[in-house]
Amino acid sequence: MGIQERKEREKERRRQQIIVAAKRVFSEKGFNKATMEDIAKEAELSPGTLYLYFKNKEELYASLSLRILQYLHIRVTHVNKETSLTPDKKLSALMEAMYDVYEFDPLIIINMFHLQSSETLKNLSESLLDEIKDLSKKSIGAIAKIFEEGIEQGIYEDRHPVALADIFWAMFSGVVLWEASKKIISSDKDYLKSTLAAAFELFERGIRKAG
Amino acid sequence: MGIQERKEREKERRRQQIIVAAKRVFSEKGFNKATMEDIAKEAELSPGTLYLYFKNKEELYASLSLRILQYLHIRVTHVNKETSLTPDKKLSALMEAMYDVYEFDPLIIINMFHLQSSETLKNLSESLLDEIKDLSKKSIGAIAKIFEEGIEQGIYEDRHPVALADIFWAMFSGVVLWEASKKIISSDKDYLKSTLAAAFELFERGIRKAG
Amino acid sequence: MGIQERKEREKERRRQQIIVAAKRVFSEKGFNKATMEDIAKEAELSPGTLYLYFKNKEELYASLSLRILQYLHIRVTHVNKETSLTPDKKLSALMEAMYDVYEFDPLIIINMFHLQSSETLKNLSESLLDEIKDLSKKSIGAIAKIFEEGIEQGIYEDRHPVALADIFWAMFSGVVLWEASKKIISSDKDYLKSTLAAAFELFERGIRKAG
Amino acid sequence: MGIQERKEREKERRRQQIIVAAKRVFSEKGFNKATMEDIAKEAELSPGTLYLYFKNKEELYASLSLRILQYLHIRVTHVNKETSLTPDKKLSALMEAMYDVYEFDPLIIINMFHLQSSETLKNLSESLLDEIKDLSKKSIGAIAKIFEEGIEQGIYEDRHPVALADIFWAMFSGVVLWEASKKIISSDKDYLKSTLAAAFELFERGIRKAG
DNA sequence: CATGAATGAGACTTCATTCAT
DNA sequence: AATGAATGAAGTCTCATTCAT
Repeated sequence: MGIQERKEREKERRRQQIIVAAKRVFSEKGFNKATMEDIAKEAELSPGTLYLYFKNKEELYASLSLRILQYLHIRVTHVNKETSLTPDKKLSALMEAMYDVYEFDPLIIINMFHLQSSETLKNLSESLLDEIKDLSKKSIGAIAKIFEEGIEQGIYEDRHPVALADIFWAMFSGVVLWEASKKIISSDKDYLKSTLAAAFELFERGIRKAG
Repeated sequence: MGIQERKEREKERRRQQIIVAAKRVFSEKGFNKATMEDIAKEAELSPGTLYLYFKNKEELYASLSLRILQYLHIRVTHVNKETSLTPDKKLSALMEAMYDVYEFDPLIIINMFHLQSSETLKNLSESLLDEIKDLSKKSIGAIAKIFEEGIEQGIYEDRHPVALADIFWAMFSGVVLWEASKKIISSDKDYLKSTLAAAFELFERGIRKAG
Repeated sequence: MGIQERKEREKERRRQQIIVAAKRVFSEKGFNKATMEDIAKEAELSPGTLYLYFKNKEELYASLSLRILQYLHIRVTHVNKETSLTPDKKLSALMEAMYDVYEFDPLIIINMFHLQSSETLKNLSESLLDEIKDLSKKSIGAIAKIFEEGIEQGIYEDRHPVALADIFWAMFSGVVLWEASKKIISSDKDYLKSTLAAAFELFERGIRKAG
Repeated sequence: MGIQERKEREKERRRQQIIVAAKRVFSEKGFNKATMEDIAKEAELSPGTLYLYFKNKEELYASLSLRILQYLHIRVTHVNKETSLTPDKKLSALMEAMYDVYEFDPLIIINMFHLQSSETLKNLSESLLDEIKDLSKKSIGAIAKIFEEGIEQGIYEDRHPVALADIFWAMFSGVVLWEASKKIISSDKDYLKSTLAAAFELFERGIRKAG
C-alpha cells in the first residue's frame, strides 16, 4: 500500500469519525440546537478540523443523509440482483431491507426529512446535491423494478411502477416519522415495528391482484 | 356584546392576523431562517407586539400546527357525524377531507413535521402541548372510528382500527412530504394529486376484504 | 419639532456617537486589530447596536473617511466662494484649510489611505462608495478651480488645473503619511507642521510664474 | 565554495522565492485577505515552511518593504557616487530612480504605507525594525545629499536638505498612492506617469533659485 | 529541512427577546 | 396595547501557527 493510498484511507477514516459524531449530536439535538462545537467535542477534534472535511454545517448535515441513501441503495440493489427470487420474495426482502435502513440509523431518517423538506437543500454544493439526487433516483428506480417484475408476471395490479415505489417509500418514512412524533407527544411505547409490519402487509394486499 | 367580549374578539383577530403572517413566512423560509422581524413586517406589526400574543417563537410556530389539527379534527368529526353514510362513503369523504387539509395549508404540513420530529416540542408550554396532544389523539380516534365501523360491518379486514388510522395518516403525510422533497430535488412536476389518489386507492384495496 | 424629526435627529446623534468611538478605536489600533466589540465598548453600546447603524465593519470604517471628505469639501468650497480674494490669498487659505483637515482628524487621514489603497473598497455598498467618489471628485474639482483662476490671471504657470490639484492633494497626504511613519520608525519629534509648511512653500514656488 | 556557504546560498534563494510569492499575493489581496496558505501555494511550499524562514506573517510582510528600501538605497547611492554629474543631472537621475522604484514593485509601495502607517510595525522583531530604520535613514540621507550639493553650489534655494528629501519622498509616494486610489475610485485611466512627471517638474521649479 | 493536518482562539454578525416610552 | 431601539448571548467560520512525522 503506497503512502498516497494510506493517506487517502486515513482521510476517509477521519471523515467517518466526524460523520458518526455528527449523527449522534444531530440526532440528539436536531439541526439547529446542535453546534459545531458539540460535534467537534463528540468527535474529539477541534472545531476547525471539521471544516477541513466539510465545507460547512449544512454540508456535514447533508452528508448524513447521503450515507443512508447509500446504504438503502446497496440493500435494494442487492435484492434486485437475486434473480432467482419471485417478486413476492423480493417484496419481502425489500421490506426487510427498509426496516434495516431504519435500524441502521433510526433517528437520522427523521432529520433526513428535515433536510429535504426545506431550507437547507438550497445551500449545498452542486456536487453534493447531485450525488443526493442521483442516489435518490437510483434507489427509487431499483424499488420500482421489483414492482415492475411483479406486474409483468401478473401478480400485481397494473400500476405505474415508479408511482408504486414512491408510495412505498413515502409510506415507510411516513410511518417512521409519525411513530417518532407519537413517542414524543404521547410517550407511547414504541409501536414502530408492529405498525410498520401492518403497513407493509396492507401495502402488499393493496397491490396484489385479487384472487 | 359586552366590552369584555369585544376585547376578547379583537384579541383573537390579532392572533389570527399574526398566525396568517407567520404561516406565510415560515412556509417560505422555514423555521430557522424566518425571523420574528420578518413575521412582524408581514403582519404589519412591531416585533414587540408578537410577544404580547405568543410566548416565544416556538409557540408561535406550534400554533400553526394546532391550527391544522383543529381543521383536520373538524373535518373528520363532520364525516363521522353523517350516520347515514356507509363506511365506504365515509372513507371516500375522509380522503377528500385529507386532501382539503393539504390544500388548506400546503406547505405548513411539512413544517408541522419539522415541529414534531424534533427539537422544538420540548420547549413548548405545557398547555399548548396538551392541546396538541389532545387534538392529535381525537383526530386519530375519529379516523379510527370509520375503520372500526367498516370492520364491524365486515367490509374491512379485521385489524386494530387505531393502527389503521395511524397508517392512513402516516401514508398521507409521507406522500405529501416525499412529493415536496422530489419537487426540490428533481424539479419534477407536481405529481402530488395523482400520487395521493393512487396511495388512497392502494390503501382502500389493502383494507377491504377480498371477494 | 415633530416626533418624526426628533427621532431622525436622535438617530443621527447615535450615528455620530458611534463614529466618534470608531475613530478613536481605529486610530489607536488600526482596522484589523480594532474589534467591533472594542468600538461598542468605547461607544458605551452593545455590539448589536452598531449593526443597526452600519451594515458591517467595513462600512463603519468607510464612514470615517466620508466624514473627512465632507469636512474637506466644505472648507474648500468656502475658500472658493470668497470671490474677493486673489488666487494668492486663496492658495494660502487652501493651505490653511488642509492643515485644519489634518487637525480635524490627524490619525484617521492615515487610515483613509489604508481604506482607499486597497482591499476594503470593493465590499462597500454602492451608495456609500458613490458618495465617496462624488465628494472626492467635487473636492478635487474645487481645489482645481483655485489654480484655474490663477492660471487665467497669469499668476501661475499654465498647467492642467486638475493635475495640479491632484499633486497638491497627493503632496499633502504624502507628507502627513510620511511624517507619521517617521514618528513610528524613528521616534522623531513631530516635524509635521514645519515639513508641511516647507512643502506648501515649495509647491507655491513651483507653480508661480517666474518674475 | 564550502558546504556551509552553499547551504547559506540555498537558504537565501528560498527566502527570495517566498518573498516573490508574498509580493504577488499581498499585492493582489492586501495584507488581511492574503493568507499564509495563499502565499505558501504561490511559492509552491507548505505553510509550515514559511515559518522556517520568517518568524510570522508580519515579518514576512515587512520584509517586502525592506526589499524596496534596499533597492531604493542602491539606486540613490549609485546616483550620488557619480561625482562628475552636476546637481541638476543628479536630480534628474534621482527622479528616474524613483520611477524605477515604482516600476520595480508598483503595488507593494502602497502596501508599504499600509505597513508603516499603523498596526504592524510594533510587532516586528527588533533587528528587522532596526534594519528598516537604518535603510530608511540612509536612503533619505542620500537623497538629501543631492540637495545639499545643489544648495552649496547656489543652484537651489537654501533649505534644510533633509526636509527637502522628506518632501521629495512624500510627494513621490503621495502621488503613487493617490493615483492608485483614483484608479479604484473612478476607474480612471492610469495617469501615474504623467502626474509623476508634472510633480517632479513642479518640485524642481520649487527648489531652483530664481533667475 | 520540509510537510500539512490539526489546532483553538477569536472575530464578525445575527436575532430572539425585553422594556422604556 | 403597541412600539421598535437596544441588547448581548451565542454560533459559525477563519486562519496564523505548531509539531509529529
